[in-house]
Amino acid sequence: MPRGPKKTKLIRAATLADVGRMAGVSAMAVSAVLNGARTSSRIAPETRERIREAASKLSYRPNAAARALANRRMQTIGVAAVIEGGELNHYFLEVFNGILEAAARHDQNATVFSLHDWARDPERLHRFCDGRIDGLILLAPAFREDHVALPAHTPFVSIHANVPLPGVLNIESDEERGAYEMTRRLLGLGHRRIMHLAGPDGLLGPARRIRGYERALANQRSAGPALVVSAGFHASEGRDAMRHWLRRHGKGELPEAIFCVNDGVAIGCIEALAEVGLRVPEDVSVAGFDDSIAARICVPQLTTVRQPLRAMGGRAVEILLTRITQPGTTAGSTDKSVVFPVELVTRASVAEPRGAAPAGGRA
Amino acid sequence: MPRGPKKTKLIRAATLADVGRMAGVSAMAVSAVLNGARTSSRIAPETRERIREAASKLSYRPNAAARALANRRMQTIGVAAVIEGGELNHYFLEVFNGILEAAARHDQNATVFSLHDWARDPERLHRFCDGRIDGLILLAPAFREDHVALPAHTPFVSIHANVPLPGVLNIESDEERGAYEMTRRLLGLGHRRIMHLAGPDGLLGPARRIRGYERALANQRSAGPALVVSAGFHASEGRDAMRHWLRRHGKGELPEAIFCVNDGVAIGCIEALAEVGLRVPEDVSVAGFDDSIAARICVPQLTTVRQPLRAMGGRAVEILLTRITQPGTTAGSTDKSVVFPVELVTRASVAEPRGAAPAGGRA
DNA sequence: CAAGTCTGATTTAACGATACATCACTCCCC
DNA sequence: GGGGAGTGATGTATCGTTAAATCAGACTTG
Repeated sequence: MPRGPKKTKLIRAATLADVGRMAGVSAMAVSAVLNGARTSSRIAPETRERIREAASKLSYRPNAAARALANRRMQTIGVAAVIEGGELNHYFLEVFNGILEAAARHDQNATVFSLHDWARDPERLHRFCDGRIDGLILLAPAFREDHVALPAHTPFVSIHANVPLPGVLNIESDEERGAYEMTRRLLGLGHRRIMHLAGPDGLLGPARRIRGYERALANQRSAGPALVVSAGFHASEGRDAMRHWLRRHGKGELPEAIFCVNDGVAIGCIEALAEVGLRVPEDVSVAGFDDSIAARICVPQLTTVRQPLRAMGGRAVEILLTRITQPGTTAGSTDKSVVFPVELVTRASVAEPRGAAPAGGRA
Repeated sequence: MPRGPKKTKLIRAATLADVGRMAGVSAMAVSAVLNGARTSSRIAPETRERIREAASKLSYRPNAAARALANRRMQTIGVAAVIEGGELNHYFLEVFNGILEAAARHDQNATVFSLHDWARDPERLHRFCDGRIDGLILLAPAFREDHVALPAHTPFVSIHANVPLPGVLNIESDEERGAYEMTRRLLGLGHRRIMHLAGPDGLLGPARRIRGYERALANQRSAGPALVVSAGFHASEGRDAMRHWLRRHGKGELPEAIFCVNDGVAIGCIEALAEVGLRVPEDVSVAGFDDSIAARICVPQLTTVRQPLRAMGGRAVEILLTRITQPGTTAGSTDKSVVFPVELVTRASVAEPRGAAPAGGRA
């Protein structure tokens, strides 16, 4: 009795030639049947069957390396990202999931390059790219180097690039509009003094969020002055920035609402407020950005801005693939960037200001 | 003036032969200098220099596919995982980070295979494995199929396998001990009636946690009877299970402490308790498992069990690599499993039962 | 001074798959 | 019954790299 997978030849995986020998045909015929879809050559149905049978009997598997060498295509796209263990992980996972889904649809693989210690060994990124992947997606939120010596022979797109990458198509969300809408929402509820806990300096994304915030304030007469406080991307930085501010200014000058650069910072901010007995949203409204998992777990749940991260990841793959298959033509898009819309998510951390009337005490 | 990277030959990346031609030597000499470390062949320092210069002038990059074909090594390990967008992502990211770090140390790449729709197309996993990766790490927490037709020609280890995979080395943490220690901790604080909100049925990990819990109760006379309630892995399942229990039994039979199968379930559990006006830890102590990000974000912060996830991921890579380089020998470990210790993390969600003195100096 | 030892490189032959050109053969039709 | 068509397969070259064997000189040594 044949017991399924035989151990007869565990020595070496079967090749096309092996299958061909067994089926009494040449390796090319096997290739045509098993892998080739678009070859000109036709194989008789009966032979096809014989070949398929032999292949399954030998449990033949195509060798990706050999195929890649012959095709000049690895069927693999690379994802370079800073994969943090902290609050930012939601971002990576959502985008990455989008990438994986799209990649699977096109029968591509995805391999990940961690930019953690990029600065320590920039050469590694090149070793990663060259001849190993067909294209690269740079997932850039925490990536701030401006002089990335990018692989010249590898098609390339970025998502949420935080520094200008000349000549690179960037996939981004409309962060400015998100910040604008969120600020307008806060204004609409009656808040006047609205603070912005901002991200790291010198990055494109945080700058856009500041711009949206400032534009919304400028558009409304009744709004208080812009009040931008630098924090960072992490909860601890949000907490520290808020603590520091509270120590310097005291509760007297407290804004009615705080719009934070992301959910992590918002959570840190709420923590700092709680330390001095201030409650959210009763005493202060706090809004985040990103709609991370944390936004639904923390108390109170965060009003925030959602970006279509999965869709963005998927789009990156699509664009990359058209660029790979149709090089030369600036395929997929002639633009320098693709912008996705964002969406306000309303939860408990934002409410009307205390008392129905304008709080009045201006600074 | 030569302007750095020339565009002269964007047509095709330079090969060994190209470099050799430029340096006036053969391709093999170039290979020996640029890539070979252990070849028997020696090259004169002066020639070395000339070759290196030519290589950099042509910005030569080795072609991974060709090298892989010649070496029968892809320098790539595969990671198969269910990558959830939800609370379990922390798990994946920590392990994956450990994998990436270790892989980078050994100059290996990591490519990810999503098991999301594994059942819909089992063949995909094979296509992913064969001839594309040197070894596979199955990251298995949410993976429950028992009849994985695993690639016969690919070295293989699993992490936290939740079903027995015959003949596969499994890397696991001492979940039973973690559950045991946590339950003992609760008992030590004076709790008697302790409930366990358990994970999905039929999985190894959750079963171990139940065993640890039951063993701790059995070892202590004063302990109440074991009370195991099935929940799942997700916050929503924890919430629903607890809601359901509360509706059926009411607050009268409420346990003094609830040990949950993971942090997500603990968070859901706290939510359900809050809905009926019960506070944690004042009315009930709640403990989680995993020390996810959520455990530090939720209110109150969770007392939980930490597993050395990064280290486990790293270890998986090390074992896999020794198996790859020394096949035949059951290298790295002859055992069926490698067990990592766990660690209790004390936070606010667990306190002494109501009635006991409020403990001036905390533990 | 012939034979052996280093040194420094080259040749040759895979690795496994694919593209393109070619070839043998049957059939059909005028 | 010989010249296309049309089928169904095979040969050959190639992709870029590496391992093992080989080779040309210069230099030592008995």
